[in-house]
Amino acid sequence: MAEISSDVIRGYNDIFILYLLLKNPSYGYEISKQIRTLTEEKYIIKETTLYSAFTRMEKNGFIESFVDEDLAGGKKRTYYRITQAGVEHYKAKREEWVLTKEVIEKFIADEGSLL
Amino acid sequence: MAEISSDVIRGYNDIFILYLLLKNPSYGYEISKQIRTLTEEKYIIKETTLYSAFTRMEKNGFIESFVDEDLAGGKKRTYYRITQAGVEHYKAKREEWVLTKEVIEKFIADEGSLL
DNA sequence: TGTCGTACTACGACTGTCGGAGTAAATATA
DNA sequence: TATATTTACTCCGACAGTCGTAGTACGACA
Repeated sequence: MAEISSDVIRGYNDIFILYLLLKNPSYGYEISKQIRTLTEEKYIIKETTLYSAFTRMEKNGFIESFVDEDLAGGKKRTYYRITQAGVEHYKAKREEWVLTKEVIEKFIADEGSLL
Repeated sequence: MAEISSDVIRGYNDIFILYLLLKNPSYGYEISKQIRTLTEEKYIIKETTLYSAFTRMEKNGFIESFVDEDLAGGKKRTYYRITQAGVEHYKAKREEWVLTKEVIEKFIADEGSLL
């Protein structure tokens, strides 16, 4: 069965994360689970990819973090919320997607021409 | 206006090239022009990207090269043709595209939810 | 004479992703 | 009670596709 390669998905992890943050602030583990369930296990983001995307996007001003220090056992959890710049970035990426899809589909042959 | 970033297109250059080679053997400069015109200038592949894709795909057995030595001025031109493995690779990538598109579109919000 | 188009090659840098390892507490299972 | 799994991360180095820059060389056109 076809699998989604990281080259293909590269550049979309950002919009996956931003899309989920549009609804609620959230944190790594939850985002990861949401991506998995929303795609029906078709795409499972790697932990390292996810957390490095957080760092990168925070540096770029697309998201902001805040820490919940009051978890059971004195544990912490780092939440992220989307910024206005993040919303704009998401919108731009969404437009880019429309264009990209158009371009790619010009190179998708139908079954007949493959025989 | 939206531009297509290399991260987004990454992983598709192979299928652009293979798609064109499905019809005829061809060479770098021509492939480049065909991509440009077919996408109405929306995507212009960089020379270095194109030629390194050739090398990579030949190494992977997806394409084969042959040289035309009889050009005017004693010049040469390297042509590429797709192999059976290349056709299979193309088919697999095409299936992957269907899946990828499905996945990505789950993260594309409609305008309303962005206000 | 000089620029543009054709047709490449070489080299090094960049960046997102990934594999592997490590940490540590809470909860579920045996 | 002992062990495995889940939760929630961090750090490090490697990989690979893309890209910027530069260089080569011939022909056609102005």
